[in-house]
Amino acid sequence: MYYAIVDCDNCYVSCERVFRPDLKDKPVVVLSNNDGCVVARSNEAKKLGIKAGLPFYQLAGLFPDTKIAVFSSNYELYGDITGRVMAIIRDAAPEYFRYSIDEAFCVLDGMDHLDLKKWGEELHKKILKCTGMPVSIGIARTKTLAKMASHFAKHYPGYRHCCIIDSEDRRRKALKLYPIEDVWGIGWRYAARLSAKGDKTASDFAAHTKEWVRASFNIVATRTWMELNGEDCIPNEEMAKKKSICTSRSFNGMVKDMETLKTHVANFAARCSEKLRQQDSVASVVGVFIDTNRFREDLMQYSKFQDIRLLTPSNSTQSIVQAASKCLEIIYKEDFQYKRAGVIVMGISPTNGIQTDFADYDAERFEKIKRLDTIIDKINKIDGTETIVLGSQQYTAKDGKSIVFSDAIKHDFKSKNPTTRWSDIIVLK
DNA sequence: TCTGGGGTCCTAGGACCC
DNA sequence: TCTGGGGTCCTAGGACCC
Repeated sequence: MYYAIVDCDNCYVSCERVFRPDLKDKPVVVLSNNDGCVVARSNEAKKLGIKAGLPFYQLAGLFPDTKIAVFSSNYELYGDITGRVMAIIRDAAPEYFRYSIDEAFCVLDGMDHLDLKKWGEELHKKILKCTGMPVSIGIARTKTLAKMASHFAKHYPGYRHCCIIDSEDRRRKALKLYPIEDVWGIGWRYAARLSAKGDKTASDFAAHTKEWVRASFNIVATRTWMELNGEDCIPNEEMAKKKSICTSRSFNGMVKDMETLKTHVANFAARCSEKLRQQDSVASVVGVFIDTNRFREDLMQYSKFQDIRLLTPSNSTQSIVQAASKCLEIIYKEDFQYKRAGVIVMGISPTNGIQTDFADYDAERFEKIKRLDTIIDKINKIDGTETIVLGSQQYTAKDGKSIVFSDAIKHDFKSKNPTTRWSDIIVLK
């Protein structure tokens, strides 16, 4: 039995290029929220030496003579395009699970007799043709080896976007060519420790005894070692279900006053409840954290987290916002300048089978709130996010008008949403 | 002025109980 | 007074991923 990993190439950049074919072969970067720093780069941008995480304000200074296309992040667009990619993968594989916004693992059960290399090449072609997204595919007997294969597929055109490790000989060769720091599961700290011991490649690491790895690191690194040696031991379920959902942002500038902070937190809480409803689940714990600016060593630092348990697990915007607001009141302190805040919902379970707290439960009210949330979700889906928000989610702008969250954050280079918003569809004449 | 966001798991140590 | 060991639960911190 084999696994395949399908990985979108430079995902956000490729999404932007779908509607900007003129940017093919040009340096392109996508920025984080508030246009803070670089989070995605085209191959050309990588070649220039633009590092991931580079603060945007330093970019122009570092490359004064180079034309670089810059986009603010547009998660609505990326979510829509990658969703289409996933739909094609679902049809092509007997079983699959999404691992991140731009990756999916396929379990190729019952396909050993097929030409899997060809299967991968065809899948790449189909995804590119139907969505415009280029992907790299790696196939092997373990997930860690499949990840390794996908790197080879990405970096060597000879593989035609799909690399398969299907023999002992190929496995050994691949391990020898693969730098230790690129192994899935070996981060920079472990890589530094191994490197200091003389381990330069995946092959060096795989050559240790299992006992040595267990004693030197932990159970997780030991599993990586086993996977590199061909033993499939990362269970599929481990990647399936989410146990917490978080919405957090850094602010554009600092926030001191409780009112603004509360409005931000209300927005994050509302997003969390939307995400819960999307996956048809409820949460039993709501938490809030607030942070000052860690880069400003000259200022007083404060960072705190607080959570509370809901009487009845819920996904209603109203109750999650209310709970988050309570948490904030507990941890908020005056005299600090806040840079970041977030809402986390935990204790997630499916919507059906909610254990209701008897004293708290009012069937009629419960149904009303549910209907209201459903309708608001529908409207926001058709007419764009934040068409309808709670009063507590609205900010007062300088001119006294009410504005919503997405207008309160900086995104000077944002593309349109022709695949998700009616008003952004380009009409051909 | 500006320096991301969203997740998971493991481990060690403390509190508390018997 | 001193000294014990085992079990469980919780938390903080550290590591990893994209």
